[in-house]
Amino acid sequence: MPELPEVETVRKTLEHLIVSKTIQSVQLFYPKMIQGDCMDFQNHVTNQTIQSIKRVGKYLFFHFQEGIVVSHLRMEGKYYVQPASDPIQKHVHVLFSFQDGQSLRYHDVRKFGTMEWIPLHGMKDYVKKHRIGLEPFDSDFTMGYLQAKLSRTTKMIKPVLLDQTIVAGLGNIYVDEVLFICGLHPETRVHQLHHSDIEHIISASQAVLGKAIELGGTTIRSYVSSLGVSGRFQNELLVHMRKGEPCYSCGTFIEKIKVGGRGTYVCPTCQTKRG
DNA sequence: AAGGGTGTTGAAAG
DNA sequence: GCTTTCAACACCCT
Repeated sequence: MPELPEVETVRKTLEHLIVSKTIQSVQLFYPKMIQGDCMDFQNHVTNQTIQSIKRVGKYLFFHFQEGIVVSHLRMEGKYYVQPASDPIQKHVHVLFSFQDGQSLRYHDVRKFGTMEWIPLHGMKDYVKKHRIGLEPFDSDFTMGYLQAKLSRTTKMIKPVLLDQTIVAGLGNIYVDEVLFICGLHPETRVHQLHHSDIEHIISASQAVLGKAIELGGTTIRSYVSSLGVSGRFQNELLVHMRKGEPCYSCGTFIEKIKVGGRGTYVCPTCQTKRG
């Protein structure tokens, strides 16, 4: 599920469901996903009460009295809130049992997700250590910022926009959407971009992510969730997942190509390379 | 029915 | 440094 709008949807949903709950116990069924010492993680989290849930890019931060749990969903991580007495489903790797009889379960088929306990005021250091860049909504995400990041590289625009150290929050779906809106071919080299292209990328990123958050994100692989995190943005997709269908703008069939190793949807007529 | 693809990230290789 | 490739893992599709 996990680009910025999906993670934000999870954050908002969990905020309503579990803030102010106290963790009675933690069970780890796949210890490898915990960064650092597992026993330390369990000891730190046990008896802590959730104060708030924040998000930076695609990372979730669960704030407790004495520290923070950072969670990344990677490809397929999901959270469920349900009675602690429910049977433990396949692919549940972490189970937090609350004092009130409910539980928070982390479910991840591919086991790529991670969790880590960090100190109470460690969010800034964490962002710095992982070199997480600015989100499109950040007031510092400006023409100057992006131009500076792009000026010293000749990479293709798609891999650049996927680079979380440059733009935090865009992933494979939304980058395809942004580049379609901007009429830019994903293989365009960034040094070929005009000033107006960069401005367009900024506004399109904000528009696409904003709309996706409004609609609760995009659900491509269908799944049922007790969190209700299945979104509705998949109905708004302009190019992504539309291989062989006519472009909404010109009618040309949408193609699927590979860019930087990632499956990429593109309208060969509307999205042109510069130079 | 085996092999390629999958919404991510970071480590390794060049 | 920088850019590109690949591995971590399970499942689905062709």
